[in-house]
Amino acid sequence: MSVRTRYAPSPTGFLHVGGAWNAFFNWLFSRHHGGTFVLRIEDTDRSRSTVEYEQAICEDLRWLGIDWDEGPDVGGPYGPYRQTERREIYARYAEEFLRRGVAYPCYCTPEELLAERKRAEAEHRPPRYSGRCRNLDDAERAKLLAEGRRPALRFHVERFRNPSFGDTEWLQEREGRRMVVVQDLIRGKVLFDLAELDDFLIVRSDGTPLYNFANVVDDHTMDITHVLRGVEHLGNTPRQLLMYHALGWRPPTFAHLPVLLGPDRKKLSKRHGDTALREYRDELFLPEALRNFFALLAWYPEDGRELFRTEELIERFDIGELKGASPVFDRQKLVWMNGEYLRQLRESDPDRLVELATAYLVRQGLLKEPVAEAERSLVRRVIGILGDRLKVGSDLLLYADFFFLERPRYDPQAVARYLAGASELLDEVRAALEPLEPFHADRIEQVLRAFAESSGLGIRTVVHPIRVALTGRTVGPGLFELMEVLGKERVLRRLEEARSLAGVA
RNA sequence: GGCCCCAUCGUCUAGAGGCCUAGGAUACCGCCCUCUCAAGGCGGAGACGGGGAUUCGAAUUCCCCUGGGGCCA
Repeated sequence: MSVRTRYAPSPTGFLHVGGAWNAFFNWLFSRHHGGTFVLRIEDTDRSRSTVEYEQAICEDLRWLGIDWDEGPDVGGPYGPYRQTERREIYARYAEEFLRRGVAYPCYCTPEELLAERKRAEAEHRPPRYSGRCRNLDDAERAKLLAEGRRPALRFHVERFRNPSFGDTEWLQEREGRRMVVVQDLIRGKVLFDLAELDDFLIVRSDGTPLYNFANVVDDHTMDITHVLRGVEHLGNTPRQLLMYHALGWRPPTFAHLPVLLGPDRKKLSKRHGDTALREYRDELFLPEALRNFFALLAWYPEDGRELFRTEELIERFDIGELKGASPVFDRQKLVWMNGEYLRQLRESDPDRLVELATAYLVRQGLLKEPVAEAERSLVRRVIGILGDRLKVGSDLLLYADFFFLERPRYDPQAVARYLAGASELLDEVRAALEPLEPFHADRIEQVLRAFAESSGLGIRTVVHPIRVALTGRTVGPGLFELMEVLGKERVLRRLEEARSLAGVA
């Protein structure tokens, strides 16, 4: 049987890194096995789901390089792929559950159930459904219906307590207790005490399906063979397993992935700042870098090596090698890795890098649409002299904003430290540079070194004030290269204008 | 509170009884290179949560505790 995996996001927000990581492993797994990857939209929460978010999630997944063989937009033989469009399917299966006696109508109102739960809590009992509606006869049902009660549907867990269910792979006797056995690819056997499970709701009285039920029906009807999902769903699995077996369905193989943690070791969420995948895209992170980084979270393909092309990841990926421990998302390491990929990109596809950098600068307001060809070529040259300094978008701001500004943003500390009392020096440098033609880096260097020597100042003493005067900062690309790219006219003007700053101190 | 998962440097991890005076990467700190920063080179600091048990021998197996996380309420 060929492998079928799925990623089933709720379109209630942008795709976040945790979700993307999860989707990526599903995708990797299916690609490794030459299987099918399905995208299913779990939009039953109508109040929070929007089509805009659905589209955004699709867009972000595609950007990451994750493609799906079946899904709401591309279709497929198991559609529809949106839960809201699967109403009739759930209704049909609800009926089947009922007909086969594995579920029963429950007439209890939410108020009654809440009261019951409160009582249990007060008496320090675990809150569990009493089973009141389990064995109602037709007359009693008719009466409750006549009272105007609309029944919900409950799954009949109780029946599994019947000793006539012998030991099976999924239901075993341990120390006198009946245990539901979840066989997990990552965690091995995980046992849940059947006594802890009560008859849970599968359909609300208004007819809407609950998560566990919809999930099982979807995965079954879509022939999903492997469910790779967050470990937070592990507790749901025994209930789902019971549903599969009650109907005589073959359950999928489960693998419960660790959760992605923030620096505070709490589940990564909006609270942690940048968690939407698109924020990474907007900061000049490359999808290939993200993929590589994701793969190395909770998995390790080969000792020593850390940089892998996606094809290599697909080839090597083995779900059984996944660690069960939850990793912390370390942005610093991602930045490093992205730097490695940007460096490669500079060699392999400089045009793409220029495009990305230009778009970034536009977003930051340093360039305006439409971007002229001259500006684009300036970006190209800037990227050239930035070299390995470029690891994330913000490096463009830190090291190169002055190329795109009429006047540099002067860092007060840099000014105080290097420009104070330097107006004479700036004048002399300007005079020395004035006649220089052409204005090339190697010639500039010659002139400045000669000046430094003849004035007895030394190159360091000369370079720093000039750098601050031209860029506003103490850090940045090589000074001579930067001056060439900035151009003679702007260099001379900024040296002149910086005199005012030099005088003040 | 109940149930479940997890546990090696700050972080990602290697390690599946002797190869471990615990390896790599990243981050950090020095030095070198150098016009600054970055990159690069060299070096440094930095971990098996605790306690039992098994064994000639445990990071590696088992148990308990602790800690972290998640889910349910």
